Amino acid sequence: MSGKGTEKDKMAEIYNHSEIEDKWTKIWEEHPVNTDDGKKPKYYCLDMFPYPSGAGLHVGHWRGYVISDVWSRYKMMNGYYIVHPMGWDAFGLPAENYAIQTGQHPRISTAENIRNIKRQVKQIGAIYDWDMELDTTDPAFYKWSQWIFVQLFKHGYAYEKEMPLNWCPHCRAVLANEEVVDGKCERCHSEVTKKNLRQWMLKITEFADRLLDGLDTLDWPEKVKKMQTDWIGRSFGAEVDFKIDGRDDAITVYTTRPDTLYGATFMVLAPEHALSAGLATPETKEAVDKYIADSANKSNVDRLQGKEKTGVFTGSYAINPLNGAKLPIWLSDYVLADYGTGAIMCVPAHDDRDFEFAKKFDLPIIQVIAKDGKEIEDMQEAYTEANGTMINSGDWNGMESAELKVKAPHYVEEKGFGKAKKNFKIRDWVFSRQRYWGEPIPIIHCPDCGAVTVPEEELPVLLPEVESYQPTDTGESPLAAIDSWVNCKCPVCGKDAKRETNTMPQWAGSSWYFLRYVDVHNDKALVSREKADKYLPVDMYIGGVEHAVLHLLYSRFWTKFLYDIGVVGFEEPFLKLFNQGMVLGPKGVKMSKSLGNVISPDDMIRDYGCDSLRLYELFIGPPQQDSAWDDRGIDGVYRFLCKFWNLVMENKDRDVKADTELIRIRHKLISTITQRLESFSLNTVVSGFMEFNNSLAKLPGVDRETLETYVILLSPFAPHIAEELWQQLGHDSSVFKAPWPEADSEAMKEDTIEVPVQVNGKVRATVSVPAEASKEEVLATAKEAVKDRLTGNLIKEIYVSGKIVNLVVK
RNA sequence: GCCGGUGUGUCGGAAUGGCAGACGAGGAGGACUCAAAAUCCUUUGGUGGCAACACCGUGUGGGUUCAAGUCCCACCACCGGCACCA
Repeated sequence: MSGKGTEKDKMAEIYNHSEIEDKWTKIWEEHPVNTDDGKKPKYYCLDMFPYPSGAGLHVGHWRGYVISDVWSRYKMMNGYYIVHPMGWDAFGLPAENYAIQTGQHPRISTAENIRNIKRQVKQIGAIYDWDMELDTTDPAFYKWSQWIFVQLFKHGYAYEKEMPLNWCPHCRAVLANEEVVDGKCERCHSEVTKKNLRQWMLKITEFADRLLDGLDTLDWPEKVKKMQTDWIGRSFGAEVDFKIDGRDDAITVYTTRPDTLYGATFMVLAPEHALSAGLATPETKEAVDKYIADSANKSNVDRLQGKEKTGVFTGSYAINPLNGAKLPIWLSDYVLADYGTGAIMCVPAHDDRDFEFAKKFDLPIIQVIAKDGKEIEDMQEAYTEANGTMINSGDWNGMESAELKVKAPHYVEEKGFGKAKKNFKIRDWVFSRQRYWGEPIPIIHCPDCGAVTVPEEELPVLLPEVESYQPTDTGESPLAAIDSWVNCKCPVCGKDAKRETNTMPQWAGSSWYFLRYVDVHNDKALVSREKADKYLPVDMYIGGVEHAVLHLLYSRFWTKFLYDIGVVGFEEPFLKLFNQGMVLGPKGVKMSKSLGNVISPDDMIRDYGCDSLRLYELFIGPPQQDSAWDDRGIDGVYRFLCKFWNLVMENKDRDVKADTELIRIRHKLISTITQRLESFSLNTVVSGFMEFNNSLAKLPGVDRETLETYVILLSPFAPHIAEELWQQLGHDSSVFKAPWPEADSEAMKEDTIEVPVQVNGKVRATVSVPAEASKEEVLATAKEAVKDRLTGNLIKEIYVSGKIVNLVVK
């Protein structure tokens, strides 16, 4: 019974994470630590905003948010005001599909999901500024998504086009090229088919050069830059006209290798090419028509790689403009209709695909670049490098291929049978979706005026209530069924007109949301130029690599457009990008609901607390690398926090004097943590803290300044415990108002150093020498320590200052 | 096929060309406990040895170097991206 009191007292002293975290969550809500005094420089640290799904967050989502919060707090303690917002990317298919399943309006389920996810996000303990919160489905937000569309339309960057589109029969939706993976729907993995539909397109291709060249200015992972570069796919070459034999018209081909023009031995057109059917002769007509029809029915998958090449001879010939050679014209589906001109000249000696086709159909092969200075006998594969001297090439003979490759387009242009040309792989952005849960496209179709934009003062065009969200088999949006909404007057001529019923793709809101955060309540502009100039662009953007191409490319495109029309004063929205790795399930497999291996942060927080989870998210592995969750791993960081707590509590009221050793440890801690933080090696920051904790715990006592330094350094990582201990150390103001400590390199210097001594590369002894000892002194001590082993001739003595001695004996 | 990335104990991982395996997890042994949990201490790459110690060891094979996980060459495996773009 007498033990009860002492036990209770003991309880009050041990680390009680939930009490501490609740306490500081409340205090920080009333007194935010990140404030804008108008004088501090800004630092914009952005998280990729989440889609508020019903499943909520798992520990993988947390990782990026923890990294960005640590970085934000560190910057904050270095004197910046941090723009650190959070919002919800809430339009899109999953909410709509969920609505269809449950009969619940997506607005209801979305609001519910946002509520839950916001609760979870708040548990991270991040310094998010909730006054900036936004939701892409809020009319006050999507008004400006629509406004941007109107501007794009007015500048000629939005247009309608009837085109065969990727159609997912299961989702009953048109998919962007970006949403088709291996010929299958990215979302439901059904086989994607083609369907002819009228679509809204955005001319991202007009920005292709700028999107490519802008990458050079960005501090992004090389991998992501490469992916965007490949996606944009710029190439330089020439368009060359080949007259059709016996006719007046010509076939224009695109080639990046006009240097090999003399090596062309046949031509291939895509089956869809406008001239294809007309090139057939009476003898070949049947075969040609059949080939064209078969190709039209083939799915994308069948036309892809791996399959043996097919083709049909049209019976017609083209004339090589350089030497008058007659080249048979073939059709084959290995030539893509929508790239270049849909027709190619074939140089089998110097192109793998042409070589394969020539071998299969027994077509001639003419080598025009000498490999290793000679003509290849019995060629087994194409020589594709532009490296060698030209042969069999008329007056080009003797020229260097590499040089000619650059000059040939201009040569062709001078001769008048073609022109220099650059091409891109990137296509215009299919911007309409035939679904309900998206921003209505602010266009009115008038029988007389055509497509006209909704006047800006009438924005937003509100998404109307609808009986059924079901997508239709015809590919029409569910909005088309609401007559009262569809029928309207033309804003130009006043006649009866109809609203556009397509909605925007999910990418719309995320393409510009980062601009809105800094002026989220503005109802006059999407962002005031003043605030844009003050707080934008984003200095650090943190999120998964899965958005390497689409989201990041679309955002850059819209930012460049908004720059052109003067809304913002910069062309690139995200100066630095960091891709955090995924958190995988316990066995290294991706977390998924169906596998039942999803780890919920809610459970972790209950058992270990926010600070432990934050530390473990960092400790789990290098931040840019995928890491497998280990349930027991979090015990380690939790134990560390308990020891840290005990260390500070046990020493805080003792009057310990710091000796040089303690001062050295303190400055080493500052130096190590700061360096590792700056280089984003966050996992080793945590292990660094553990190491220092272990060495401090071995000392008889720890002085106050070291304790305070320690608490400050740990605060960006484990904010709650740090703030509590800061208060326990007697401070009235927040630890986050404390400046980031600076390491003193003088104080870090050791008096004596341990130097390992190697003989022939193997460590045989370790000697203690004064830090200031000369090379000669160290070597003398070293030789003495290993004298038994220095039996032969000492042929080399190496001393790397402060590091190692190596004595080479023969 | 092309382009990236990765490869280190039982596991996650650490290491400006300078003592490989920090730190954590797990294991083993011990202390405390009637017992368990928690906590604390010791130990923990492999092989041989009672031991001091010796040898081997960072995917494989070569090379450069006094010294290589780290640099160079050739390969292998796994993961990711692109995929007939002329």
